[in-house]
Amino acid sequence: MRFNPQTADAHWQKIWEESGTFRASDDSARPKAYILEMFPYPSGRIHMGHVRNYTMGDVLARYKRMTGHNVLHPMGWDAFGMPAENAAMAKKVHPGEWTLANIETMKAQLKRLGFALDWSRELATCDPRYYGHEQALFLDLYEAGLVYRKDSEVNWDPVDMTVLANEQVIDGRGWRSGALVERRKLGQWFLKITDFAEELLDGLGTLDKWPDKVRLMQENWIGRSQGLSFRFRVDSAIAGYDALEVYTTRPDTIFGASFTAISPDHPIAQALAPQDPELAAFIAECKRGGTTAAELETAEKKGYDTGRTVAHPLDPEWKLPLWVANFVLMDYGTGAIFGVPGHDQRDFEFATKYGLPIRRVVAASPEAADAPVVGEADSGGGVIVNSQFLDGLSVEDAKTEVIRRAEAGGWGQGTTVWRLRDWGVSRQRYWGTPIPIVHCDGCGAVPVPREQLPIVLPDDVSFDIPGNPLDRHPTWSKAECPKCGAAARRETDTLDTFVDSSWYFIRFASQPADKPFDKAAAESWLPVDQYIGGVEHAILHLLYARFWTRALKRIGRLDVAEPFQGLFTQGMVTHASFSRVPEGEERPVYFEPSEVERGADGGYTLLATGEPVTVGRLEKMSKSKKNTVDPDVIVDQYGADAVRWFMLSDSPPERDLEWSEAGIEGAWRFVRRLWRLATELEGSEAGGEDRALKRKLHQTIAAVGKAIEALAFNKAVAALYELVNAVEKAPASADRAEAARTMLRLVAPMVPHVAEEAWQALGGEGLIADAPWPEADPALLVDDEVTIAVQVNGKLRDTLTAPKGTAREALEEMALASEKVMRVLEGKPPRKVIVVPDRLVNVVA
RNA sequence: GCCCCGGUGGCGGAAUUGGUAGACGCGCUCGACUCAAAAUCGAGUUCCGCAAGGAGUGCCGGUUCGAUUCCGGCCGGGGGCACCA
Repeated sequence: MRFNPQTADAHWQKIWEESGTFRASDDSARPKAYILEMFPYPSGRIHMGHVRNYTMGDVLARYKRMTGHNVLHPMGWDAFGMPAENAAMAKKVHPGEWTLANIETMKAQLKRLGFALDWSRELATCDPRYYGHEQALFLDLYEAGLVYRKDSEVNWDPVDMTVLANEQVIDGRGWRSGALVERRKLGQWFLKITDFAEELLDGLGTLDKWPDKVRLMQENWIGRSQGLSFRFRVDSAIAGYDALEVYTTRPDTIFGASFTAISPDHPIAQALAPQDPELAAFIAECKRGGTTAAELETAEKKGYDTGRTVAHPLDPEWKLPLWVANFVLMDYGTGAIFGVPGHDQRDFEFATKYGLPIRRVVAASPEAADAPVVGEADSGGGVIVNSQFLDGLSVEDAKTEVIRRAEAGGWGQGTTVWRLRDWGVSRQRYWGTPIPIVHCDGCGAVPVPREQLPIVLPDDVSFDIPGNPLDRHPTWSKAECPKCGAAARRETDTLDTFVDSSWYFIRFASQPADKPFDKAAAESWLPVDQYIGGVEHAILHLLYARFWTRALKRIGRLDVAEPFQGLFTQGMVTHASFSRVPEGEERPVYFEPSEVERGADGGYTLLATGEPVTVGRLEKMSKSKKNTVDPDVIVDQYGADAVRWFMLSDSPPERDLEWSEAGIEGAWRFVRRLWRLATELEGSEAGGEDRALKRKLHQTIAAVGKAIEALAFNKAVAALYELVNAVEKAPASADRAEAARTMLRLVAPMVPHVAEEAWQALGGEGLIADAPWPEADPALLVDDEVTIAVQVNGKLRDTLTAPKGTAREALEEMALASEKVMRVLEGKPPRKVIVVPDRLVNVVA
């Protein structure tokens, strides 16, 4: 009988579902294991990347169940977001309808893959039963002072009448409308993530089950820098400012200063502008400049000399000019700098352009103190020179000394500055969580009373004209001020969807109807033991979720500091793509694999025209590149197990996996082999021992368990292949029958359908999903005979077999007796013999 | 520019408290079965060489009895950040 996934898959999926096999229990004596994969955005259909991601989590979840854990492995939908509104505009369908239809499709697709998910906890963020609680949490944070409103610059598309994310601005134009994007100041809501900068940074130190790469990326993003904040006295006060506060990480170069510069947005610049039309013009010019990385890269350093001067804090007679410069950022440090052209490249370019002095204050040695700085700034280390009392000190010592003097003299203090900015969460869009705030002319921004939650999105909206439908809805935004009762206006901005994904893992753990979560229940599951998802979320989602969790901890709602104890970032699924750049155009056109054919020379040509096409080998599957493979089609053809096995084979999970026909064929071959091996065994009741096979079995049990716990699925797969090969080759025996049965339990987390089917065929008790993970017998993990490598001068010359634990002297004797060794030695006595017991003998001639 | 990660057969990759490099899979070659094909099974497959043997983990050097593994210097690949003072 052949294994037929078309019937077997559905059969076992139904049984698992009906018996509630994968339901998590809230009260269980077994140790908990919370396994979570990043929930998908319901974009339409599942893609191979999802399949790979969820298969990995599934193997771990099933393995944890078998090793006696109470497993929580839930699934839900990150259901708010722009694609739904784009679909609404393009297809005239309500975003909610579109989203729910997609969820239905994708849920069916996931079910076909046989994932061990607890569907009873399914949630969608676009459900008021979810986002209503999110509004309550937002208000909690608001009351705790962790939410504030501020005017902030945004990219405004004047045609679509919407705010655009930086990624949606292409060459200064809106990606959809093509209109020139304006910079506009709008009142925006912010979450005070900067309040948590230090603990978010320090907390990374506790995340030893996270990839170093991700911790490093977050560390850089948070960006702590230590330096000195100090004041230059202004010669005559400007708009009440009698001092200019600057920040530097190089206080050691304080004697190398040749100018000071402030950002065009600095209050002093703003105060001077009205009396100085030239300055006003310069500031306006700076504002026009683009903000893209490429533009900044090539942007010229430009400045305007205000004509004012400031006094050096260490020498009041030393006057420095005060410039306004385009490269000084208002939102980092104090928005003002002092320029040290000798040792900072930007300052060097600026000084060169405007003829300002370039002074050396750091040199490789005191003798090099007078060497001019030419060509570019000298960023090297060394000793301080030309700096009075700092001369001869190292850079580090000089930093400490200047900070000490500044603090003692009261003109500055050692400061920590962060790169991290507060999180702007306002989005001028419909399909998101409404921000529960009412704006009243008299009372300002007033939080919505709890009893009015959830603030539900109106259904009767249209997307015929651009802009936010909430804004122009006839009644929705009308509200009564909760404070004074006057007519007021509801906030029509919605929350960034990253807020939705910042706490869904808590809601999975506990979902009461009347509150976001129950503290004790949530704490019983959290933190997530293993979180798995794409590395593209290394910073934003993972940082926001960490922040949100810590914010809840601070306000006493949840006693969990870090939401994700273990993190794994899996690689993409890639596939060859076929493209051709048409004559006279720049952008390539992509073709379906069915539109091309392989020529005799190995190159590919277009079937229709015979024109050659370019093969892109390792590209992420995407619709625009026409290199996607629909999981449904593959499952139809090969069944869920073959797809799952392929997703786990070969490539290490953190690296990209190339989809190939040969790969899925190979996986399918393995599934059939397993089935054949198990069912052929039926009735072959030979007795007798097979020590070698038994040992192999136990070594495999240990190896597979270790590999799965390390998420090294490719290694688990390799170990299983070895076992299957060994069982196949072994003659019939009681040990062989036992090995085959045990083998099924070892493959069960990966290929659960064929495992259940074969388990049943072999008369296994109950479901294999409920079977315990086999235990490896430590006595069988070690071989009692070992192969010893025999080297001469570190070069392998021979091998010999010896009982484990053979004495050094005996091994040495055996090695020296080797014919091959004797031939190489040519009768000369060895100078030295190194023996590593049970491993090797190295004869040094 | 700054920071980080990995360079191993035709391909994906295994092996690191330094100890037989190439497990396992894919592909390929030969063979068996078959009228034939598919499927399946067996043998082989780092390179050079008929062989003996030699070379070999990006390149150059070092430490060591012994280096894919440790150290120094290069060369290419990928990723993150970026006018952050």
